[in-house]
Amino acid sequence: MTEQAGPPLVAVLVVIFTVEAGELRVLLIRRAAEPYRDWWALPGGVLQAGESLDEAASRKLVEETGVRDVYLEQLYTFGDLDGAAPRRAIAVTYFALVNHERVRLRQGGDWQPAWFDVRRLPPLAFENDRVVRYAVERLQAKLQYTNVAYSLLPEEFTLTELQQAYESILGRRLDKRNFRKRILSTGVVRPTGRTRREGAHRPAQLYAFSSREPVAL
Amino acid sequence: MTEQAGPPLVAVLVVIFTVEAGELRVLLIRRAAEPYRDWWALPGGVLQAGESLDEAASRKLVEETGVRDVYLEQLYTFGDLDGAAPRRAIAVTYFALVNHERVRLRQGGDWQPAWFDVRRLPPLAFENDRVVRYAVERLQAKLQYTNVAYSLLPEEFTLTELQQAYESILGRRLDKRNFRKRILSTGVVRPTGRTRREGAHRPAQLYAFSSREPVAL
DNA sequence: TCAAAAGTGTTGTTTATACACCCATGT
DNA sequence: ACATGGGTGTATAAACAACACTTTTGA
Repeated sequence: MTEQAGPPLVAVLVVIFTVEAGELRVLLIRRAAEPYRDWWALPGGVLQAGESLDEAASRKLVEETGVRDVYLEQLYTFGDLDGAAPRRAIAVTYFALVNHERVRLRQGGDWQPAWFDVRRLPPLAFENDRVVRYAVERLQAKLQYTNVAYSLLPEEFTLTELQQAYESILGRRLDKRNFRKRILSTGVVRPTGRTRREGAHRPAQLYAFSSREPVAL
Repeated sequence: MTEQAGPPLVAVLVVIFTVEAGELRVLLIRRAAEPYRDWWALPGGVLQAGESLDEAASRKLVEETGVRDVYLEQLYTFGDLDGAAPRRAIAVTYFALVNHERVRLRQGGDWQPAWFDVRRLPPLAFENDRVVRYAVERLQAKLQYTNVAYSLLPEEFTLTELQQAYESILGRRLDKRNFRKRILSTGVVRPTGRTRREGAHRPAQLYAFSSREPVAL
């Protein structure tokens, strides 16, 4: 609790989002060490020598999920998340968007990662809930004027799947006709020509993102 | 030039903007120490013990300009601005908006602060030009959907002055009628009832910002 | 009376919203 | 034949962009 001398540590935290079963989910790990032992927290760690901030965030992402080349963006730098920490730390936070089908959660070790619905988070260590809330706001905003959703979906998908991803993130239902009109008019997706049959109904057209790099509209 | 061990330093840099004579200007200081001795750079310094990031940014702002209680927002954290630095540093950057009439630039000392047109910057130390460019983009975006301009103008001002501030920041001319319609419809400013006579033409109505706190529209 | 900046409306275009039915398929 | 999700169009309102003249004043 007492303030300690020495330069502050630089920690990197990553809010890893995915969409599954109509929920926007975030990856948390269970802390094995004090303080906040056994509490849930965002994956992260201390910046290592010779490593850029982006590299540190990318490394944490790969360690926890095995995925790389996904959307990853710096979120904010918090200087005051360390209420109960033994030493002053600066937290440079990032958020990432991953397709849950590509994720292989790290097994074993002291920490057990798991997905949580962002609307039903457990109590989090180090005020990490502030970071998650801010990340959700930023993601909701970015969804409106960028193609970031490419990082949540597989190569091919139906427009209904895309709409469900948007609805999960925004936390509200969207009108099907307006959604399709808007998405198609921006040209962020293109039809692949293939279709998918599943169940007793008309097959769905499949689409792909025109670009799998971040693009602002 | 060689990488040195030890935890990275945390530096705080502040991009201080003002609008004057139709130009968007940024405050730079001339470095007195190596590396980049005699080059221009953004005001900043190392985070001090017991100081939050926001406090450090606010302190730098007061040191250089004497102003407080202005718009100040965290911009981005750069981990790679230290090409020629003797020791690894993380730069947490902020931007601030000040009314130049309230500024009293710090005199004497080793560094001499001065205002520069953001479109005609001298070569800057530590790739600080990247920080300025990013700050300009962010400011241009914020101008569209917030009232941040309150921090650039005096208590009372004419709509023409407000429009000129917008034009200086955006780098393009705006239509007078559309500008006034838009600004007045948002309710961010209110007429004070007073007018200002200056020169051989019709006096201008004076306005004030409804709120001098940041507000999103 | 002239020069200078203040002030003011209309029209067309684009963008966003609300809303309901037919289509193709599997069982 | 029926249940299921896929797919489509139109009408209204709101936001934005283009554009020119009159007003009030000081000299």
